[in-house]
Amino acid sequence: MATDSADDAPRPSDRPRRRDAAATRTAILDSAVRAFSRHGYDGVGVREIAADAGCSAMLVNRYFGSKEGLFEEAVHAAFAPRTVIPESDAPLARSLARRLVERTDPDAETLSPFLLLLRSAANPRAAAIMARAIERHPQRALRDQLDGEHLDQRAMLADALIAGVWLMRAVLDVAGSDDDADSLAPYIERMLAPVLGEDATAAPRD
Amino acid sequence: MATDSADDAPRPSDRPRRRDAAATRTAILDSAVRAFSRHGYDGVGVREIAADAGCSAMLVNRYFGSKEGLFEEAVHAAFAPRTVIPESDAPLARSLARRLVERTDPDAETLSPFLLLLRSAANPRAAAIMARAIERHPQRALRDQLDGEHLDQRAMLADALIAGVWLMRAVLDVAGSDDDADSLAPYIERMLAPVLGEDATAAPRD
DNA sequence: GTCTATATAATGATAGAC
DNA sequence: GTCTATCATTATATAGAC
Repeated sequence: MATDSADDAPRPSDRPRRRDAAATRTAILDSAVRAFSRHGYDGVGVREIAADAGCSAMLVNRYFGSKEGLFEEAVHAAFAPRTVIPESDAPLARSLARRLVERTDPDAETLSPFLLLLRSAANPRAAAIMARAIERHPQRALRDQLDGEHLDQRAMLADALIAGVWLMRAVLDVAGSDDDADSLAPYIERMLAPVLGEDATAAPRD
Repeated sequence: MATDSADDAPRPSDRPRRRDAAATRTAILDSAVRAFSRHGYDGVGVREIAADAGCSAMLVNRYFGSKEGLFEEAVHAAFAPRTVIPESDAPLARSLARRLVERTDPDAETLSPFLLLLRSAANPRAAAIMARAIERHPQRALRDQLDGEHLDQRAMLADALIAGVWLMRAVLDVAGSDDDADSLAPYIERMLAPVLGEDATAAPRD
């Protein structure tokens, strides 16, 4: 069953439902992931999130308790999909580097949990929530594909480079980000190799 | 000449001066660098910055035009001191990695332009200001110590890793940041080598 | 199940006194 | 050269109507 069968005014496609709590909740969560990724935790209000979801701001607090509660769910929803997809033939560092360069193109307006992370890092409560989410999702997914020692550290360092590239290219668009993008992936691959590659199993000398 | 020679009440050491525009301006700027580094552009108000500088919020606008004007000066003041100090005997990647691990200790409460950067990245106007500051200061300083091709990209990638490590360790304190910190620097050194080291002159294969 | 209206608090910036 | 007092705006969260 859809909404009411024969009701009143023409409904804009932005607000296609009425009286469906679960759908409204999902719409708010989707809107929150988009908004937090684009503007960060402190950069967007619940009014705006609600408006984009086609409902009023009150429902945000009704369904998620508070803005912070909504943020926590949004963070986990954003990080949950696997971002590390191992390709069968290419080494992990190579496929990761290529994908990263593609997705962080300064003109692309991509959505990514790393954007949400970078743009919400200023808020201490948001930072605490995101630290847990990183440990649970991308760091763990990466860790599970590694062998050898210092798994947490190596996964953390790979994530650090990935976040840094998102920052420099997608968020800041600093020089060296745009032109000659094809030469970028091989460098990133070589930076990732010491922590991801097969020859990274042994602890580095020093 | 100092302030008035014989005036009135006992002055607390927090507010040691009166009627010295230049000193007040400097105090505001110092306070701004600290506050923006700790809380980010949107995370701190001009009232708080002014209070910490021992003056009223009005003077911030009087001397810097606006909060954004203050931020721009603060950013350049924060990035201007050289963070890359080449040591004579050690390779650049090694001294950089060691210094980075020391300074990003999660318990250290260090101040760094990278903290200011990470915590203000959510604001688009702040991001634009900081992108210019990065190009002008750390990226340029790094670039000047490199040889070979793709200087901008390689300096950008080194900065990306540095910023990412600051994020993971100092801002978020994710697992893998704290324990066994001595094993971290060698990995970072090996990640930096492909873009900083002498063998990075040639473009990587692919 | 969802709305409008409101309470309360904080923000950046400005006017005018001293 | 610096202050207090204030304006206009915005934020989260809540009360009560329908």
